[in-house]
Amino acid sequence: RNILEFFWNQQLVEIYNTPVCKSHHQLPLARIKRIMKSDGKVKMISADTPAVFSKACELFILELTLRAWLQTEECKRRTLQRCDIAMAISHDDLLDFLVDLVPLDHHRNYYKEK
Amino acid sequence: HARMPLRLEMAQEPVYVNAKQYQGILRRRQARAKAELEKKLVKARKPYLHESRHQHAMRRARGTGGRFAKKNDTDASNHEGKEKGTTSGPALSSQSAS
Amino acid sequence: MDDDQQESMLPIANVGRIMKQILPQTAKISKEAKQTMQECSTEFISFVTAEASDKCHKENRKTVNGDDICWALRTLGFDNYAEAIVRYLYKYREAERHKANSSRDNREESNYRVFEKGGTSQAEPS
DNA sequence: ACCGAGTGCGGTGATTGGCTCAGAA
DNA sequence: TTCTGAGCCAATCACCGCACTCGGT
Repeated sequence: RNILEFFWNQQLVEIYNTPVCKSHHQLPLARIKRIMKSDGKVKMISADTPAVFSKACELFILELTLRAWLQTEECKRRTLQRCDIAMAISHDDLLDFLVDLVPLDHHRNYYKEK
Repeated sequence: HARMPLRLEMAQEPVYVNAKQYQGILRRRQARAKAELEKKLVKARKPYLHESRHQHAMRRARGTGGRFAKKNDTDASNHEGKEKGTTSGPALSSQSAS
Repeated sequence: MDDDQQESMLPIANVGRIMKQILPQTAKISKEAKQTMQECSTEFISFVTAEASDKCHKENRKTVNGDDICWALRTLGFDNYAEAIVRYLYKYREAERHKANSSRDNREESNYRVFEKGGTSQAEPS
């Protein structure tokens, strides 16, 4: 919706205005590389790829969190929960690739760790 | 706009997904199945990740409210109990207001 | 054999910190939500990487690079990400060229360098 | 020439639990 | 209303980044 359009404009501007060297990486590049390597078909990874994924992942977390928060507000809550993320995933087909990982679980959640 | 019917793992009723991602979802599914098989990975979350860090947290000094306190050295020898608030936290009201 | 799933995911503290950045500062986040976002962001990397890797294999290339990631993002429908990342990539490569040039100059000149306080501030307006 | 995997070495921030009351229920 | 569970704090140490070598293109 328009809040998300504002989000993306904000991110574009921020990338544009951020001084070239002043990139604080929010995520460890070595861990990103390990995740990529855990796919056996991946052989070699260029040096810029983890940095690019660090930024992409950051954007992904920000956007999904924002979409989930909209669900949180809709339920008039102040705490973002797992079901908010599940709802956000089911409301946008860009997030269809997560259907296996986060089932909507409209049913009673019998799967809980302790 | 295009959507593809995807056989969901434990349901007989297919769910329709973004056609751009359909092949990728299938690829990832078999990749995860293979990884789970050869690594015997179970999807259980440990209560903590490292034993040493767990022990560290358990034996650390704590202020009021169960918070971690600064490593104020064990005041065994030095005289004068002159401190602002002893080992307790500085303020009593920590949890934010509404 | 004792490879744990959690150690091959992004650190949960980093994920939680990023999540807090777009929420109102009074907002709270459940532990389950942080764990779920940790799993989702890790899957995001694997998902996009698999698409990029597949393309590289078809083109008989061994190395996955930043452009492949951009292409994969577009192919999978993440056009907003691709646009942002292509800008980021441009800046990243430009910065690295400058870094390489300056280090080469330093070596060739073999003269004394002035140590300046703070970071490297050779920023140039775009 | 150039570029990435592998290795080793410091430096450092992610990991971590008990108490309290937001806030989920 | 009842009562669950998230934020809060900072010290250790697993791991991240970086420099280096080696082998491939």
